[in-house]
Amino acid sequence: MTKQWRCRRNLTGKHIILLETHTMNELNQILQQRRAKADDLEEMDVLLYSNDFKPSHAIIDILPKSEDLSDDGEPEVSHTYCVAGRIIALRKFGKASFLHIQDETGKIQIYLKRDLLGTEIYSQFKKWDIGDIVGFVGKLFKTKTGELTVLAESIKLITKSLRPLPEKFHGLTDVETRYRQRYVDLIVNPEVRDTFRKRVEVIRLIREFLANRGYLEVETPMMQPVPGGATAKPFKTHHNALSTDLYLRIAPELYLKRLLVGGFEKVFEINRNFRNEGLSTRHNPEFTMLEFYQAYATYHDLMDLTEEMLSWLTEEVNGTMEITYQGEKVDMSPPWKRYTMDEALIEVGGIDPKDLQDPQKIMQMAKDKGIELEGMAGPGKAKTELFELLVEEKLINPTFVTAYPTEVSPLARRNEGNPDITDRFELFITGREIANAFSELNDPVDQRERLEKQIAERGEDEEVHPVLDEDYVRALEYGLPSAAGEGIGIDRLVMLLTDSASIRDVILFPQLKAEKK
RNA sequence: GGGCCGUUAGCUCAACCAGGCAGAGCAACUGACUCUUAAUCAGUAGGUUAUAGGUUCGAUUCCUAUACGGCCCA
Repeated sequence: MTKQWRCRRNLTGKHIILLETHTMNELNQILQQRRAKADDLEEMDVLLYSNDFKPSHAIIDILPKSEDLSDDGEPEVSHTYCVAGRIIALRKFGKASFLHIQDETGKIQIYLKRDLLGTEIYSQFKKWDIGDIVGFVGKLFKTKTGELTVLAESIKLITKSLRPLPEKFHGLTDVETRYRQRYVDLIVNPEVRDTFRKRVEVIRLIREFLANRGYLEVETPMMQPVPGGATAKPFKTHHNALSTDLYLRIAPELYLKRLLVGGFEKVFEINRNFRNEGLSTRHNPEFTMLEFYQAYATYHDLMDLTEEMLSWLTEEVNGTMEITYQGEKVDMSPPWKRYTMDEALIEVGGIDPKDLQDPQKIMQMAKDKGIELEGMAGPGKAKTELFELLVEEKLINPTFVTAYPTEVSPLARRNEGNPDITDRFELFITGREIANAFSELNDPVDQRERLEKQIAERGEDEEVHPVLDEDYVRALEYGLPSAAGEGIGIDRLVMLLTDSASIRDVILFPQLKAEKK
């Protein structure tokens, strides 16, 4: 015991030397005061970081006991509770104090009286600060204002905090600090905790929904020798032992379809994709994607499935299908509007149906709208650009758009009645693309040609030269069953369901530039 | 990548337009206070005004560059 004590004193001594030598100028007055209080507590034989306090109840489980209590201010003597949490508010009087502690489930008030605890313990308590993690044993009572409160019979310091928490009234609003020090954000902003709980719930419910329909959750490589399944710049890395370059995946698509070749008929994966591109309120370099594939299904089947899944999910998570996103009302209840791209251009974009029949007119309209079309771009590309410009942002309620031009859909199956369009849909909500799906191309000859064309079209200036995924074509040669597949960006879906303006509000630790010194 | 805006005490913000001692609330410290809850009362301390230059007798303020962040656009 004595030995251990001496050891701790030495550690403390060491800390003070460090503090005095090279961190002194970084440490402001507040940090020094906190350190001094910690030292005072050690002088009183109080462990700063104890490890033997076991809460008997989560705070949320105590709160309902309020109903059983009388209003006479007398404690309920039949039960003793052990609660632990972080001090988030502290009101000290001379010989008594109120404080609020917060655990993962809620917050509760604690009342301390010197008469009850004794002078020695109460003087230890006086060295506590907002931010400390502490435990109490005591009975429940109601204050004269009717608030359920723990009357502390014994107290325990669990973790001493050496840094001050942000101000209680305004909280922490500086977005940079909120993202860089998410732990502080989570401590002081309850709505942030709610957002991330909701995110967890969304992912859990999607798993449940798909598993209930016989989908198998799989994991495919994040590190791929040939990055495919999308057009995006990949991150490059190197495997030393294999002496080969690898790429962080931009999409799992080609591996999931290999699994359909292998005989799994319904598969899905929820995992990270990585794209080496710019950052914005809608783009984080790593983001979470749901992709699912189903043999013998068409894109029509997936429209039905998507409508059912997302409307159900909205109801489960928000308790209603009528939600608000950034001040705009969105009705998620089915059935959802379904347009072909041409119909959307006519009905929403206000384009003359006759003009859509004429490829020259389409190209001209695009140019008139200021759309720059690069060398090989044809009417399909022009039409898609017109759609993005004139229609997309107007699709507030969930809307499926089908019949995408083949020119912009290299992995989708051609429509049997019209080779210029594909059996594909995208889902738009609040003007944003939420899902992208199609009946899969499974003709290996056609696939090879389209991939080769795609590679040829991509410039020499690309940092990563696109390579044809020969193994994927080989897999198709064994035979991919007719199938449909879909991708849903989880981050953007969570943004919608939590009314978050930025993708950084739904990613716990978003990518930021290095912190300035 | 481009345009606009921002960066002041631990936190939330003033002062800047029109250059002249950098302030407040909360948090902190000292004291009082045994049912408070944005506790109260009295007092105290806390700043390389993001960084580096420039203009000026004098710069938080005006100018330039840089860093980081936000919004919009690509």
